[in-house]
Amino acid sequence: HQMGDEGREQIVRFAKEGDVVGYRAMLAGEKYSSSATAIDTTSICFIPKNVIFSLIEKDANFSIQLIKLLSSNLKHAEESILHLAQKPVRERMAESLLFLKEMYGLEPDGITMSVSLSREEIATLVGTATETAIRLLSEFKSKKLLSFEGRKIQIIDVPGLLKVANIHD
Amino acid sequence: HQMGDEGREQIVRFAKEGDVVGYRAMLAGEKYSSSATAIDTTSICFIPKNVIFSLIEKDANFSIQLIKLLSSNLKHAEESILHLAQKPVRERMAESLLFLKEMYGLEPDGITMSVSLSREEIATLVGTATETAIRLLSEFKSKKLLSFEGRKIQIIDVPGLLKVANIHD
DNA sequence: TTCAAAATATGACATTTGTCATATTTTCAA
DNA sequence: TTGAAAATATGACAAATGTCATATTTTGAA
Repeated sequence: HQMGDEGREQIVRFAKEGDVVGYRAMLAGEKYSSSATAIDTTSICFIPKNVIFSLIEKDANFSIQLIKLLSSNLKHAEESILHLAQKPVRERMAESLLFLKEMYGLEPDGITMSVSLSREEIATLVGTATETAIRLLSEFKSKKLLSFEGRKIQIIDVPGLLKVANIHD
Repeated sequence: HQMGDEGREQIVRFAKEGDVVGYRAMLAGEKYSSSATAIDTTSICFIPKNVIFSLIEKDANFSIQLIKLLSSNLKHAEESILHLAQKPVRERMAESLLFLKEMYGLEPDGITMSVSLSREEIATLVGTATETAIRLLSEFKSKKLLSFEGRKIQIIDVPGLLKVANIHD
C-alpha cells in the first residue's frame, strides 16, 4: 500500500504465499515508495540484493521469470487504472470481492472468503470512503449477493456479483 | 490505451522518442490488451520476439535494463492508481498537464506545450468526462494558470499548477 | 470556397460519492 | 467482567462529477 497526499492509504497490490514483494524499487535502484502489511501470520524470506543481481547475471531463465513477474504486475496495475478511471464504485466493489475470492480462495465450507479485511481496508482496496464501502456491502447483503458476520464474508451469488461488476465473459 | 467496458478509451501510458511499447504482453506471452496510437508522425522499429529473448539469454545487462524499464512503468502505474483513487479531477488535470510538459517538453517559445491532444484525449488521460475536462481547462485559463488557442496549450504558471495539483516538493 | 462533420463549449440537471455527525456494536486489555 | 477504544453502521447533507441537450466554432474534404 501507498500513502496518499491526505494521509489515506491506498492498496496497490496483494500478495499471497510464494509471492515476491519489495523487489520493484530494489530492481530499479530507487527508494521504497510502498509499504507492506501482513494480514495473516506470515513468514518472510529476505533475499539480498546482490544474490538477485548475480542470479540475473548467471541464469537467463531467472531473468525471464522476473520479467514475467513484472509484466504480470504491470498488467494488473494498468487494469486497475482502467477500472478506477471508468467504473463506478459499486462495480469496483463487486469486482474487488471477486478478486479477493480468486486471490485467496474460500474456506473449506466453500462459501466463506479466506481473507479477512476490515471495512476500512476494503474501502482502501476499492478506492472509496469507508462509509461508502460499508453501505455497498450492506446493499449486496440485502440483495443476497453475499452475507457476512463481522469480517467473515460469504460469497452467495457469484453470477450476481459478476453482473454488478459488469463482467461478462 | 485500453478500451473500457462502455467503449471509452483510457490512456494508460505515454511514450516518446526512443521508448519501447508493446513489449509487456509479448514478454509475458499474453495477447495484447492495449493499443497504441501515434499523436505525431512516427517511425517505429519492430524487434522480433526471438531477438529479444536471445538478447536476454546472452546479455545480462540487457536483462537488467529491461527489468528497470518494467520497474519504472510499474512505479508510474501504481502512482496512477493512487492518484485516480484519491485525487479529485481538478488535481489530476493539473498534474496531467504538468506530466505532459515534462514528458514532451515545450516549443522553442518556452511556454507552449509540444504535445497536442484533443480535449477528449486529455479527458481520457485524466480519467474524466470530456465536458469536465473542457470546463477545467477553461477554469485554469481564467485563473491565468495557462492559456490556449485550440489544442495549443501554453503553461503560464507552473507553481500555480503545482499548487492545484497538490504537489509540494 | 463551401459545407458537413467533428470538436469545443456551455447550461441545466441528476447522480454519485464523500463528509460529518452520531449511534451502535465489537474487541481487547486491565 | 468491565469499560474504553476501535470498528461498524446509518442518517443528513454537501460537493463533485457525469449526462444530456444544444450552441458555437473549427476542420478538412469535395
